[in-house]
Amino acid sequence: MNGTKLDHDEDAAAALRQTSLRVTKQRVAVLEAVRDHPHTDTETVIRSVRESLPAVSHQAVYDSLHTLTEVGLLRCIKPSGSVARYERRIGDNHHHLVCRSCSLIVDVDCTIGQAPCLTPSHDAGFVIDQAEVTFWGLCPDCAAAGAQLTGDDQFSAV
Amino acid sequence: MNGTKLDHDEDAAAALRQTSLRVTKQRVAVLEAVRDHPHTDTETVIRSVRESLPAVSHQAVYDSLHTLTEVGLLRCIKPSGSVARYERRIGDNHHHLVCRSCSLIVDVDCTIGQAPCLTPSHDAGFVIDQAEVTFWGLCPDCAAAGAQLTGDDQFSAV
DNA sequence: CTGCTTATCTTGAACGAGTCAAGGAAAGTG
DNA sequence: CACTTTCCTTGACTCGTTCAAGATAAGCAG
Repeated sequence: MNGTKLDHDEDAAAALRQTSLRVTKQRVAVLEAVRDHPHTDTETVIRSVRESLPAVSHQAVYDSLHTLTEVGLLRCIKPSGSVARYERRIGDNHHHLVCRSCSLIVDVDCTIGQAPCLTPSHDAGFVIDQAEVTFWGLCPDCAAAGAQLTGDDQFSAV
Repeated sequence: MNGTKLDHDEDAAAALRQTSLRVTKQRVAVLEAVRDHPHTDTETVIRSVRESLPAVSHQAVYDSLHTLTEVGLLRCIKPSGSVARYERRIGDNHHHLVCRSCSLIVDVDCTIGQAPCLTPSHDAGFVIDQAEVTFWGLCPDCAAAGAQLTGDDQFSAV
């Protein structure tokens, strides 16, 4: 466990060193937290990070998430109605399944190819670099529980 | 012009009558505003509505947009980093092109079929009802102007 | 190893889109 | 026309996020 933790730390630190960013314990912890809990929101990342670094400020986490996203170590997703969520899987152009009832987010591999993976019928002259696909529906549990969806879920979902 | 305006009003009123909603001038004006300015945010809708109804409260507009979306007369989209935007084209499962530089949003017809129009490779047991596709890139103007995109645009775009 | 420079973090205030709640207005009904 | 219920106005408020100033520490040169 400790070895694993250290490996993770080292891995995170190595990833940071490959950028021009300074390797700080806050950033390593943030990278760790997102790896361990994919699709988590900032609030949860803050809680995770505070398990090992009780004194981190929320601002440090916000800053780290932004910076790490900028340099491409993290990816930020914001499904409609959701706060920002982060994930470590980057560069593979995968997509997401989102449950309208419980907000569960699941990765779906993109079988079409690399970004943008789809091309619109008319591109209106745009230079397109990414096709972001979000599948909306009910997760197995919510579907089984017969979750009733109202139009309002368009606002409250996720 | 006046005839056109009245026609629009009548059309909007008719749409409202087909629901169980009361036909109020605020709702008619909101429906009008969104039809005339697709992909507008709430702030802009408020301004548009106040041209004919100077005294509407922002809450009335927020409520109307929500209610009209619930009954299916409007569709709400929220590209990453953007506030809520509304459009009148509904039920045709079209998608959007979003400019990372100037936030311009353009409709793209879905040529694949009706919702969900795409099926993921593995659905993880989800019951999927919609595939929301957002194409990101640069609009013709921004591409021509050689807009430089930084990683930061992931946050500031739209 | 030490000191320096500059990126990063802490602290705490502030912002903006959106929501909540109470009471008054007006749409639809009989 | 009066009544009921939905809808609107008013104004306070929340929450995720950002801004700004000063303190801290990472990386580097010596």
